[in-house]
Amino acid sequence: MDANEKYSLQTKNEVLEALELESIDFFVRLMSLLGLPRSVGEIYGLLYFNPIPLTMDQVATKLEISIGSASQGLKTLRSLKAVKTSYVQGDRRDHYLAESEFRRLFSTFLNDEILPHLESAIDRIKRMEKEMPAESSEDFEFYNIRIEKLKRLTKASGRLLPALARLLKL
Amino acid sequence: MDANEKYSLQTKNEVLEALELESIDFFVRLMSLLGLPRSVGEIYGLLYFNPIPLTMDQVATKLEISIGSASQGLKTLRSLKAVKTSYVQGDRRDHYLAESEFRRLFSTFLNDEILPHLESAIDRIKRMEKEMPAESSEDFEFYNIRIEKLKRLTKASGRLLPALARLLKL
DNA sequence: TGCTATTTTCATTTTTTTTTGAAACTAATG
DNA sequence: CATTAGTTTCAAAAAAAAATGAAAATAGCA
Repeated sequence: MDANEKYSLQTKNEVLEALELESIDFFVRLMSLLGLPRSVGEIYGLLYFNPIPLTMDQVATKLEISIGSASQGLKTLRSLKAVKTSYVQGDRRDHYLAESEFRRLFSTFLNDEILPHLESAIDRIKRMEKEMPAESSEDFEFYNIRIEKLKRLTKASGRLLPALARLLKL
Repeated sequence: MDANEKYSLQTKNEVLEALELESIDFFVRLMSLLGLPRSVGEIYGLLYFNPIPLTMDQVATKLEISIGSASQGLKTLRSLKAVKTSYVQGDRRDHYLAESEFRRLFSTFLNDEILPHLESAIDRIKRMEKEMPAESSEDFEFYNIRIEKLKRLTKASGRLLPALARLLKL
C-alpha cells in the first residue's frame, strides 16, 4: 500500500478527499517540526478540513490507525488546545473539531514545551557561574565570555517568545 | 553507570569538569529541541567550553562515544557551521572548535531546516485551492476560510523567519 | 443501580532513529 | 610510492519512540 492509497478508501467525494490528503500531509509535517508524532498530525489534519465534528472511532477508521493511537493523539491535541469537543444531540460519544486558531495552538505549545526549557536554562547558567574557575585562572576570560554568550542567548530567547506570540496574531 | 558518572573519568580539574558537564547537558537539550541527536549536543557542549581545539579522537574518548558517532556528529555540526577546524602545527589531525556565534548556527538551521518546509507549504496551498469544491457547494465557505487561515499562517511564518534572525543578533 | 457503549491505559510489538565498529577510503609523510 | 595515521562509510546492533489492541476504567442511560 503506498502513501497515496492509504486514505483513498471509503471515499464519498473526490474533491474533499484530495483536500483532506493535502491537509493531513501538511499537518503531519508541521507537527513533526514541533516534535509531535505522525498520528497527532494526521488527526489534526483530518479534523482541520472536516466541517462536521468526528468521533474518535471515525477518526481511527478514516486514518486506519488503532483506537489507542486515536485516543492518545486526541489527548495530546486536547492538551495543546488544538481540538474542541462538540456536543451532538442524542449521541453519547465525544465529537471532535479542530481549533483553527493557530495562535492558541502555538501559544500553548510555547508555554508548555519551550518556556520550561528556558527557565531551566536560566537556572543552569546560575550554577555555571558558581562553577567558574578563579579570576586569576589562565582561562578565566574564555569561560567568562562563553557564559556571557549563553546569558545573551537565553535573554534573546526570552524576548523571542512574546515576539513570536505577537507575530502569530494571524 | 549513572548519568553523572559518565563524564567524570580522566578529570584533571573539578571546576572545569562541572562546567563541561553543565554545558553538555545544556546543549544536549537545546539540540534535541531542534531535533538533533544526543551525540551532536554532547559534542557541541564539550567543544563549547573547551579553550583548546579537540581532535575527533579526543572528543570520542572524552564523551565515551564511538568514532563513528563522533565523525557523524562533527559532520552534522560542520554542515550547521557550528564548529570550525583549526590547524595545529605538526599535527595532521583535524582540531575542532565550537563556533560560539549562535546567530550563525541558528540562521543556518533556519535556512536549511525551516525555509524548505515553508516553501513547500506555499506550493501545497496553491494545490489546495485547485482542489476546492465548487462555489455553489454547501461547505464552500468552510473550506475557503480554512484555506485562508493556512495562507495567513504561512504568511506569518514567512515574516517570522527574518524577525527571528534579527532578534538573534545577540 | 446495573448494563453497556465509549474511552483510557499500558504491556507488548513494530517502526524509526541512533550508535557502533570494522572495513574502505584518503591523504600526509618518510 | 608505499606506509600508515586519520577519517568516513555503512551494515548490523542497540536504543528510543510510536502504534497496537485487549483489558480496565469510566460514564451515560434505562
